Amino acid sequence: MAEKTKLWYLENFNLFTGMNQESMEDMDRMSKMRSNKKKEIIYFPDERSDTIYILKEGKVKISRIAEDGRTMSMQLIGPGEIFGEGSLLGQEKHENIAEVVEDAVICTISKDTFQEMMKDNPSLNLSITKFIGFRLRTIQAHVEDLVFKNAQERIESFLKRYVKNFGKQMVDGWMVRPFLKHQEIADLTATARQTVNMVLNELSEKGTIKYTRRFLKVTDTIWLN
Amino acid sequence: MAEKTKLWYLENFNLFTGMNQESMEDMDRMSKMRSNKKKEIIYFPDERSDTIYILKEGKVKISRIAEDGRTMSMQLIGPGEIFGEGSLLGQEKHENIAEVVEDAVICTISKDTFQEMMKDNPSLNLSITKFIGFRLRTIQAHVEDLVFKNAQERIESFLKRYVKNFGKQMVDGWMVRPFLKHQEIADLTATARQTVNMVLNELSEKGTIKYTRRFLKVTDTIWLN
DNA sequence: ATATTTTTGTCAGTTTGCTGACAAAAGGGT
DNA sequence: ACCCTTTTGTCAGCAAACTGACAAAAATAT
Repeated sequence: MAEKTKLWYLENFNLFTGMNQESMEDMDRMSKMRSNKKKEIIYFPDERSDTIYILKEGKVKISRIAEDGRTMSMQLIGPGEIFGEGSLLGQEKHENIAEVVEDAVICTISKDTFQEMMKDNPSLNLSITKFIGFRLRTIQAHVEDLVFKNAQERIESFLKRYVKNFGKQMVDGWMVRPFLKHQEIADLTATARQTVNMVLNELSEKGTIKYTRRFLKVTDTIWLN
Repeated sequence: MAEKTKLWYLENFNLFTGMNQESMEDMDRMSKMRSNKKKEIIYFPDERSDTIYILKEGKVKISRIAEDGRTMSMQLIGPGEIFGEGSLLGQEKHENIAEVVEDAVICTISKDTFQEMMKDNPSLNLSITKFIGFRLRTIQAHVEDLVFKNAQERIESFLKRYVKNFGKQMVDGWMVRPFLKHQEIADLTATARQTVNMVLNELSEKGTIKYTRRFLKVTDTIWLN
């Protein structure tokens, strides 16, 4: 069991700001905490979609696999985000795979319970509505990138988002630990792994970034903005 | 003013099934009806997003334009669908262009009014929630097509959806009127107009479809399924 | 510690479909 | 009806980036 309690997470994530203490404790009582290791699958396509997942720590990728085995990832979920939100939106079965990219702590709560809490908590309802809007805008932006940007541009955009979303600002740039495998970046940007490798090396040779498998550091903050 | 009253549309579209008569009349009173000609713009990017649009007749495409003038369309909205739903989801400005593809009749209602109606009508709330879910799934499927299907496959998939969504089954196949310009199909499938033309001609030579600018007819219903 | 597996780095050939171009057909305006 | 504009049909050349391959480095398993 993680060191931090469920209640700690509920109280410290923005989605739940504004909920009264009693509702917070209700949700605490009705939810479960689980840990998953890298590579573990949270849900597969065609499984019943009746649970809301709140990611506390780690990262989860949401992907689809074609019949010939090719993979594409639509989202990289980070701490504080929910996933499996299709169940709130009338979807009875999952269409995607949710897979752990970095050891995760996840709070789960049944869809029905969550919907009751949304009904009883206008601020939660508003938070979730905005979150769904954010999700819709994110995937629309993904479509735009796929259509208008070439492979290099997509990879660079992804790297910028990755370090800003998951990293920290340091004296000499931005740092994020850990980094991702090249194939994972390729799946998230609809490119080939070799292209990812090429872009990383070019940026590295230009001094824009520094990277190993364990970290990505962006030293050129002008490139970042 | 269109022949059919606003109330007729409200009563005959699935999104509003289950609303009581009083609420239906409230919505009728608080909404406005407008007609737009082909090519007219309903909203531009960066405009305030404070209205819900209910398409009664015609078709509307939702698009983005890159800085170099390239266009891509994310959705083709048909009768009975709402658009501009971002305003319900916390989005204050539009990010897309909504443009009329086929002369349209549109019912507009302010976001705030619509949200009040949703609050007072659980069945409307549920309908809209499911509609948003449908919208999210539709755009996820679009991403999947962009990544996994080649240009020809995307065009063929689009044609199948187009005729099924907007056409009618006849004795000798399916018929939809009117058809679309090749550039419009190209924008909706992220392909070049010349490729659309090539695919249409191949299908036509094989006897799978018959088309002019005014209609698309699918004679090979095996291809359609 | 060693062996095996996975990931990264590099490269050349191939493929998809875009791009640019032009002519013919169709549609719209006067 | 005529003229102009837009759309469709066709084609060849070009380019982006994928694919397949192999070796080296790193991670994992025993």
